[in-house]
Amino acid sequence: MNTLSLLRDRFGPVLSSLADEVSPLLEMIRPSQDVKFGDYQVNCAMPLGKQLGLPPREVAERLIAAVDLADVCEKPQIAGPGFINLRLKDDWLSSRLAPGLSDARLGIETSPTRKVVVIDYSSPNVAKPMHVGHIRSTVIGDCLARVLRFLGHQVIGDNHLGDWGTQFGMIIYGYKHFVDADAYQQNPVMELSRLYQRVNRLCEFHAGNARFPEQNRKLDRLQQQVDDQSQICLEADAKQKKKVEKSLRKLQSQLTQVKKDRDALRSQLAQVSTDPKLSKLAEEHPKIGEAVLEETVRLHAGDEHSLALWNEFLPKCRQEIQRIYERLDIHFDVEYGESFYHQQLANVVKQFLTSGLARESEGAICVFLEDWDAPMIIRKKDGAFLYATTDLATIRYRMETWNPDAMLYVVDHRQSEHFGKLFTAARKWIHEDVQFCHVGFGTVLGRDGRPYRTRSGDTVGLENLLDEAVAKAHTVVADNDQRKPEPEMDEEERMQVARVVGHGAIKYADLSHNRTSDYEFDTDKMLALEGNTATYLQYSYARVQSIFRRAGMDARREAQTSRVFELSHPAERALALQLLRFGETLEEVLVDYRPNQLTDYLFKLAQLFSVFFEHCPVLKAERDALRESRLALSDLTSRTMKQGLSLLGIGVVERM
RNA sequence: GCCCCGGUAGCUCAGUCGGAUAGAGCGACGGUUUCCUAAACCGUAGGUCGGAGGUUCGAAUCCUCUCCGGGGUACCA
Repeated sequence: MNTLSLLRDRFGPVLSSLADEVSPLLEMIRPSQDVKFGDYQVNCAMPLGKQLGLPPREVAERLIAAVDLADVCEKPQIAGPGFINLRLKDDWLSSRLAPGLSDARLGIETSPTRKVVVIDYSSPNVAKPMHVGHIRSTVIGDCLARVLRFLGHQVIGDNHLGDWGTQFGMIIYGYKHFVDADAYQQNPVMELSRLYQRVNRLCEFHAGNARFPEQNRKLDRLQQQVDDQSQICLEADAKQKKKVEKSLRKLQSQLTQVKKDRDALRSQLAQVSTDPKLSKLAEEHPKIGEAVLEETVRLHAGDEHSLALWNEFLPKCRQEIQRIYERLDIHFDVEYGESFYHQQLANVVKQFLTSGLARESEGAICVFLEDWDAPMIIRKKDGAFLYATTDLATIRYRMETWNPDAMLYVVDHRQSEHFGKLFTAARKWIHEDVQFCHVGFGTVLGRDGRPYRTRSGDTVGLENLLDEAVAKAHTVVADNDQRKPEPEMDEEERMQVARVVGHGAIKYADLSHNRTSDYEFDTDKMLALEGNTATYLQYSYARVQSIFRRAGMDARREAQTSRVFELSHPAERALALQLLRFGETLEEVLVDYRPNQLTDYLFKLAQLFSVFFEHCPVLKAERDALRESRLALSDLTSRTMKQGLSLLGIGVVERM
């Protein structure tokens, strides 16, 4: 049991004799924010005092008198209005830490309640190369899967691939009209990707062209409104003026926005129209948008030729994506894409209709739900199904196959409305006791605060980014090694280190932000390889390994049989306490599915280790017992670091 | 129009269902290396937590109003 739970257990009976609702009070026992307030603090005397009509400090006195903590803590201190500060006894800390030394799991127990959890993550569109936008879902989902598994839960990681949508209509259309047979022969995936991009571009060009006049009209209309309001503003009296000014401001901001949109559209259109080759193609394929949809419909209807092409393309596309997963050490238990469910969709709609959950409206089959104005559409008026339909079928399949306790969807937070509707509709439909959770996350932004793109407006390929990270890491690794009196690594090892460091940097940058906020993707900062980065953590690991290289493996084995830690130096004690909190932290990660709890923990651990490393010589400790204790702390630190990083999906190296 | 999310140090971000003097990294400035990896460590400067009210022992956190930014909003995913 972790320390926090243990403390809560001790306070539980005492509190239940004083109040009816103990669990919110127990929540108020937490790690102290500042060492001067002890290791843990109990904050419930204040609200309890209010409840009982007693001075909080008196309540605190009573709590201390009643609770049995003699074996765990020094004498509790009451501070301020009624805070109870707890400081763990050194020998208790030591006795809690020791079992981790001889345990591969570092003494972390598995959860008493074993849950079955489906995690839906990554889920890219297989027709396009993966880009930076895919990284968050992939990395966050992978981390959650690892943490859940480590704590003993059964996880089904499902990559819900987009392998059946319009994108395949585009590829098929592209293949029929634009394929370069030689290029396809040589590198099919690259050629398919080119085809996708070309068709997509032409579709967007025609759609944009159709929209352009309306954009201009909208702009004129707004301009007119602004002019009118300005006029009114001039004539208005003081009272009216404020109101008019406000609406004028609003109109003006709308105007700039629309202007920006229009200009963006114009330059996008110009890219095609000024390119003789592309503009000729655009001319030759005026109805490409509709044609692509027709290709998609043909595929979905089971047209033999379309299916044959799809069957030819799909493995190639998946192989391409697989390469990136291998590189990032990402693995799934199943990869049932959208295509896996397509035969079940008609039945899903039928069930919704017969059960009265859905009805026809404006030609579409809709599920109307109380909390939303717009319905969830499960079949379009042209008869096609939507991702809502697939998602419903997926939920049913997962319930029937694994009967999970929870289903997590690691998906962009912009889709929160979709999931709100989906979960509500699914609950009405399947009546099963399952927890649905949309684990949303923010957008990856560029340095300009806009979604991360290249200068020409394209999304940035993930693979290039990884290459860049590894290349930069390699430079740093080589420079550093070169600077040593005697360089240690050959080229192969440098390359290996660069891969671990480079990939780690990218994953860590993502995981260390609170997942709900947008974050700025800055390769320079991420690859600065200092400060709060994966590199700093990997470095602290390598430093410990260096101690053991010098001390010899026997020293490590010996240290792992230690029973007593000496924690007289503040740096030793702080490190010991942090080591003991690993288990708490992992539980904490799962409360709101927030990997940054774990990165924060590891960063703090690395910082505390650095301080320890500075102030507490290990190999040259003045006494044998102290040396052994410090070796034991070092061993725990390195294995906690390695385990923690591994739960983030990040590797370590023995030296760097 | 309606709904959701955000605004914290020069920059990028943490901040636990309200808790003590609001933290970290980067950047700036100053210091530390005959000593286990200086990819490190120590110190200094830097804040009306967007604004105004309210709730209470106590608010960055909860409520109301408001300003600014982003996103979503009937047949794309």
